[in-house]
Amino acid sequence: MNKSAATSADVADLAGVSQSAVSRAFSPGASISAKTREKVLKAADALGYRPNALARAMISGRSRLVAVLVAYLDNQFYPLALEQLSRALQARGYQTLIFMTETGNQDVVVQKMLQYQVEGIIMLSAELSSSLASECAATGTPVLLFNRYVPGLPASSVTSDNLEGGRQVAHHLADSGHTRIAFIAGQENSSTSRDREAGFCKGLAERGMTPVARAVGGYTFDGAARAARELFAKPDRPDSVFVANDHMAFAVMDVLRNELRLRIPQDVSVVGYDDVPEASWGGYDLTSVSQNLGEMIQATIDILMSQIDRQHVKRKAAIIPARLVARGSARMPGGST
Amino acid sequence: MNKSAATSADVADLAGVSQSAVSRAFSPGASISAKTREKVLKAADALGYRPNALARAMISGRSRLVAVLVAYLDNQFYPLALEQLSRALQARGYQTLIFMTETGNQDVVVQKMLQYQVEGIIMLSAELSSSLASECAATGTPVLLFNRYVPGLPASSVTSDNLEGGRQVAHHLADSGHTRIAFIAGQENSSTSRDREAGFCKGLAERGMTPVARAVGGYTFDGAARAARELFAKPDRPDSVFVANDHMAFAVMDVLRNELRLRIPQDVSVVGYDDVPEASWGGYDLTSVSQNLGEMIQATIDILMSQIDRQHVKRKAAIIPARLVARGSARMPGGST
DNA sequence: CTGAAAGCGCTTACAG
DNA sequence: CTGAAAGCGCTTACAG
Repeated sequence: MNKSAATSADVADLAGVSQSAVSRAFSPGASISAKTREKVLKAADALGYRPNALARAMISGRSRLVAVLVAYLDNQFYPLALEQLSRALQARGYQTLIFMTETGNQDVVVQKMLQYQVEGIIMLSAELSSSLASECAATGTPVLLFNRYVPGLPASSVTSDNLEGGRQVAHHLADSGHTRIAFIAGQENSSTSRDREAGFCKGLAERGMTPVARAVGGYTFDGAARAARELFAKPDRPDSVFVANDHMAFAVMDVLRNELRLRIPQDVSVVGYDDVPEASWGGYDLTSVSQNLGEMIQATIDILMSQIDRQHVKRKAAIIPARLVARGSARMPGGST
Repeated sequence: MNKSAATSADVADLAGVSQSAVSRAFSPGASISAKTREKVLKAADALGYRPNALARAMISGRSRLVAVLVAYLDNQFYPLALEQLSRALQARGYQTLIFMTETGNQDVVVQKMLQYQVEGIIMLSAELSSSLASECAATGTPVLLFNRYVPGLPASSVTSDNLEGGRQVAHHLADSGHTRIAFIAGQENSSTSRDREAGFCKGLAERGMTPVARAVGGYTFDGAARAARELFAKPDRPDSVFVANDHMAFAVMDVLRNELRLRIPQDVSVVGYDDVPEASWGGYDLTSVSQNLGEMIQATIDILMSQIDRQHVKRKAAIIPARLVARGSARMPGGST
């Protein structure tokens, strides 16, 4: 669509060399003399030549494109992941093709990805059906689930240690004298919610306790608000709650403070998960579990690149350590607050 | 990189037609009989054929790719814009190639975009130098500045009516009995900050007032916190402040409430701009100016598509109405709060 | 090191 | 409506 962008043939003409020579001048490591390269570069500069990445992709069979499939970006964890993912990919010479999905059109979207010959697919806050996973596998395109895990699928995954994170939350709350501890789940079918809950229950069991109540927030702001009302608008309310992610925890805190007039943490302690930037803002000061985004990104890139380079063909699952960050929204062990 | 993906020639062989016929079967509107199309589709299905979008882009000269250049995603306004932009583009048959920039490497990044033959470029939270703008113009690639405006450049732009938005804030504060009104700027060289301030000063002037103080936050959380300390940690402090965007306003509120122990809005009124989701959260309940993201996206797509289709070659600047959303962080006109 | 040639997988005039 | 052929702009064996 360029008005008439210069091609390698144009450059070759001006430089008085073959078209192959021009190509070599732009391929690091190609066998070309310094003299020839210089001539080419000068001519290219004069013409404003830019190699056509699409043509290169076609002939070399390597698009240098990675697709990121995103369902939503309103939970701040995902934009930050996308930003860092994209930067890391760029640094490795790959470009990021972003696809937004909504329940229903996933199939169409994955077809588009494959049509663009992407070399890998990263699923961010998005589901992956098993049929799509095997379709990608059939084309040899590696798929990686970020912050999600699905046992049976031919897809790699990177998650934080949700089991251990949930366990730490349980200990934090139990050791601070809470006796009526509740849980608010995210999406019931997501591995993060299930694992965080499982670890949480395990941790409580280690203190001889069990959750006194449970509700489902579905990882949405409104869903979490409803769950909070369900759990706290009755006489024998919990004295603390672990919410499966920060995004929901903010909604829960809003309901507790502004609708139910409960004080945090004096009346109710709240703990979230993700440690998104807002968690440390003064308006919430939310105790949370930090996912170590940097390491998750690093693991993602490492796994994907090795799969693209065919060093690992098998799927791989990385689990990154998580750690609790204690703030003011939950009473502390040993403390009087 | 596919193990050996079926090509149109493979499908042609199986279907017993020419390769051109296969191509036609996948081009809406191409002249092909229903019978032939059916044969082709059946064969394609059997082979798991998927047209190669890169090859199509090469030969047709239309990549169906739009680049979005992003500087940062920590101000929630931008991820939401990116999400909606990407969905709108997808709906129009375009894919989004995302590029992260940081001051310095912008040149490299734009070169990459052009190499991928993108049909248009959208700048999100990113600067555009005039040399890059004219380079894009030279290739005939339309550039659109989202939420930014640079007079001299050969680039379209979509912004909210920042002048009018700032003016409304001035009236809101002046009419609520505030007498010492301050302003915290974003980046001094950004049109959004300048226009919001200009409108703000105009609105105050219409009430016979001028700002009593001014500081610069640079659109960052920490910068805004510093600006707040600068403005409010002295005896004769302002009784209200307009902060050039919500992201900074949250930091300002944190400093006012948690460091300086001032009550909002009783001691100080705070107003932001953007009306990001967090503004309506209970922890801040921030009075803000809503940018009408939906209309901004719509205008962006309309302008870009018409430029891509060569209906408009000239740059175009859309200004979308903005409106103040009054919440609890600022005392209201006529009210006792 | 260098050039001529083949070919990546398509679309699209051009004839029929 | 249909097919043979040209060509998009590159990379990469293959000879020299």
